[in-house]
Formats: sequence, C-alpha cells, structure tokens
Amino acid sequence: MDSVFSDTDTSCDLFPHTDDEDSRGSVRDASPQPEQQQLQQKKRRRGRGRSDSTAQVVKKNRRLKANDRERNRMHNLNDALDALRGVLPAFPDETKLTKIETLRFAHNYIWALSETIRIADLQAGKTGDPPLLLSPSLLVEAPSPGSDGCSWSSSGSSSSSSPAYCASSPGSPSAPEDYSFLQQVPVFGFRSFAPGIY
DNA sequence: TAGGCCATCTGGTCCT
DNA sequence: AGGACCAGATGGCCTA
Repeated sequence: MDSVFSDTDTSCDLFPHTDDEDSRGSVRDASPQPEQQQLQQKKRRRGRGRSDSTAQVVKKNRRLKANDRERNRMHNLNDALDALRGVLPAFPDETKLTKIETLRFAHNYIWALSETIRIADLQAGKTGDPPLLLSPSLLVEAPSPGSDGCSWSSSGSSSSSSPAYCASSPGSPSAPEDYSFLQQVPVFGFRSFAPGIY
C-alpha cells in the first residue's frame, strides 16, 4: 500500500542514496578507538603476512558494504520519520521536529485523537444524539493531569490511557495549561498546535 | 563554548 | 555466509 510501511524493503529503490551524498560523513576518519586499533594491528603483525592482507581486504570490503547498507537503512528510517512529520500537525514557525520530538508528538497526537473518538462515542451513547465529533468542547474533556502532570498516565489498559512516558518527554504535557492544545484541535486541520505540547 | 542533534562508522548479535 | 538490526563511539554543525 503505502511506501512508508514497506518496512522490510531492503532494496532501497525508494531511497537510492549513494556514497556521493554522504561525502560529508565519509570525509571523517573512522578511527573510534586508536589504542584498540593499534593493539589489533600489533596482533595482526604477528600473524602470517600475505594471506592476512588478502583476508583483510576481504574483510574491509565486507565492512564497506555493511556500512553502505547501514547508511541506507538509516536513510530509510529517516524517510519514514519525515513521512511521519508530514502527517503530524505543523507548527506555525515550521520548525522541524527532532526525531525524538516527532515520535513523542506522534504518540501524544494519536492518543488525543483516540480520546476525541472515545469521548464522542460516550456522548453519543448518553444522549442518543449523533456524535459531535467536531465540537471543541469535547476536546476540553482531556484527562486531568496530576500534580506532576503525569498521573494520568498508565491508568490501565483502557482506551483512555494516555501517553505512558510523558514524564520523560520533554515536550509532553507537564502542566494543566499544557492541555490547552486539546481545545485548539479542530478535528479537520490540525494546524494550531502550540509549540511545546508534543 | 557547552550542549543538543545528527550522520556515519563499527563490531556484536540474531535471523534466514 | 550474508544481511538486518542494534548500540556505542565519534566528530561536525548549530544555537543559546
């Protein structure tokens, strides 16, 4: 269906990144632990010279290929992250969400949408009226945060459970006023999220 | 200049 | 055996 969800795609047709694109990274010398490398080189010198050098060439080629795959894999991951950013509400200043912010924002966003549906269903069941899906007043019924702003988390496995790791989310609601974003959520067109609420 | 974020490299582990 | 996945290390860039 959607290319975004082709998680097992390893052919990377969608993301034909090459080493040329990564010239910035490849310029860097790849010597994480010079001392360890020197040790390893000493060990290698003791071994048989010629066959080792060819083995090292093979090993190096394998490493280069693995590096390339890893690079592509991370590019795939980043592209998926970009796709996720694309379906999340945009901030007014168009600042790009960081990776962790994107994930946490998406988590909270999904939760908010779920709550919207749940509350709408509840109201529809009470009154028999058709659900007021678009009424902002429904969104005001956000979970009331505790003193730490996170007591509403993990209240069970019900659909009303909220983002579980809000305490560790820099952008997650930490104070009651942070929930004002729920009042700003027009069910169509989530464009008015305030910064810092994800 | 310190700290955050990021891309890349690398070696280890697991899976096919 | 080779590829995917993962986590740690490293260095560059940017911003407060």
